[in-house]
Amino acid sequence: MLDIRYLRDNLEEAEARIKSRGEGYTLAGFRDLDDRKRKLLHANEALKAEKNRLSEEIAKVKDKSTVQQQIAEMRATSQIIKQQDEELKQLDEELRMFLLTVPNLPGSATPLGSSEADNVEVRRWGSAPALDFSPKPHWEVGEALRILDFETGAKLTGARFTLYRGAGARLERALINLMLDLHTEEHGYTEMLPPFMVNRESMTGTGQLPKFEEDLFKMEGLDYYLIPTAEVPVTNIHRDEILKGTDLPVRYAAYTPCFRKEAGSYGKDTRGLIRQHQFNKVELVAFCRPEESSAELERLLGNAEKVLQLLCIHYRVMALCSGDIGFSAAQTYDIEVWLPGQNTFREISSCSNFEDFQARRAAIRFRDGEKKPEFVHTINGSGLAVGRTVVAILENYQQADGSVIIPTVLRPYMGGMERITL
RNA sequence: GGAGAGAUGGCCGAGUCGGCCGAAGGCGCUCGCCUGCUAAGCGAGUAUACUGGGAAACCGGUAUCGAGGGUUCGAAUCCCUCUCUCUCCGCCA
Repeated sequence: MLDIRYLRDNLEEAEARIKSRGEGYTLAGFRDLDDRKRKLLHANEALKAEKNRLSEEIAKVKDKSTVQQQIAEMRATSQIIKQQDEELKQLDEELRMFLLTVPNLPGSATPLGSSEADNVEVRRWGSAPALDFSPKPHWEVGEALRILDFETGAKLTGARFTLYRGAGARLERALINLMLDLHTEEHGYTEMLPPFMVNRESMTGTGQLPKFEEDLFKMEGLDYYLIPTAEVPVTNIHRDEILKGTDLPVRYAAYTPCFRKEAGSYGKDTRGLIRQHQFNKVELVAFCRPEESSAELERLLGNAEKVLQLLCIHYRVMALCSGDIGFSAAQTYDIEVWLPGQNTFREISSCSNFEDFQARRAAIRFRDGEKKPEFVHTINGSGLAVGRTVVAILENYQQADGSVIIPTVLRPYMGGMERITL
């Protein structure tokens, strides 16, 4: 949510910055709505002040029969106030919904551009494995080793669900543990295990609602949603709270499964693990002071990169352009991992600075001493998407004989296993 | 699922027959004093949002005692609905 006072004072500038996202967002209608609301609010409050004043006077009078006239007047005034309250509530709700559907302003560090093609490569790490055979996509590798079973996943549930078997299941679990241990023991994050379903307020706090309801799985008959990312429950841990300035930055790491409808991606990435309705992810979330959020994003990005470095897998970091960043983000880096089986880089992590956009929606603030509370900045990113990391391992570490070497760092988590064979 | 109890400021906790209650008191915290250090003691201050005025310090208005509605000139206090927490019983991983 944008600062309503910023909008009042800088509507044209805000509109221009939002236009750089390319989508058809508009701030038209804001001025009129805001003016009407404030006008009514003033009238309403003046009337209430009068009511309060008179009620106090009536209270002081012992003999109520002498103030029957005033009581009758106040009865009428109360009716007017009630009507105004009703109108005000509607205007407030209208204004709130308007503000909740306006995306964040792209930050100054975000390159301008209209699509994915305008994203800027920041750096590359490592190099593609030298394979002296034609590498296979992970679904072929995984199926041949009988560690990924797409057919049974589909039988159990439907398309975009997968059953991991044996060493495959172990590999997924090993990665989760490796990532959590790394981030908690080396990078200073506190581990959290949140609920996998959240309510509407939490979804609104991080920006999934009200605009993106169609991407979410909702429980029937309940206002509970399956989380599309741990970002939602973990960020909302501090919803409606005022943190101590001295406690910042606050850093949390959480493993959760993630559930996404993937509406509108029919036909895309239909094979393999890349696009599932359910996938595992270790998420990093940070709350910090506004002036520290740029550095915190770089730090968090580095923490996520570290996973791939430990696994010795080639990747690149992309700075997303204004046309490609998400609704709530001001700035985003994607980490794209090299997939030799598909001869391409694929997103394995997305790290964003939301500045005060989520903090304002979720009312997450901090306070230094006796000063006024201020909104924190929130930063989060995948550290990493686990399923896609399995993909990367299967494709990068596949051997000519169809086996897959297990990266050295992972072996302690795999019971010492060095290679997955049939 | 059945029965009951409760929800007040950072925390604990008072609030009688509705008005002088943004709310006693305590703890905590901040500042000052005192003190050889620590502890104790003394004094003052200590919610948030919106809004009007002001360069600012600050001053005024409105709202908020779980949420929403009702009664009333007036509700933390009365009534209704919901949510959550706790206790007991049943069931259950």
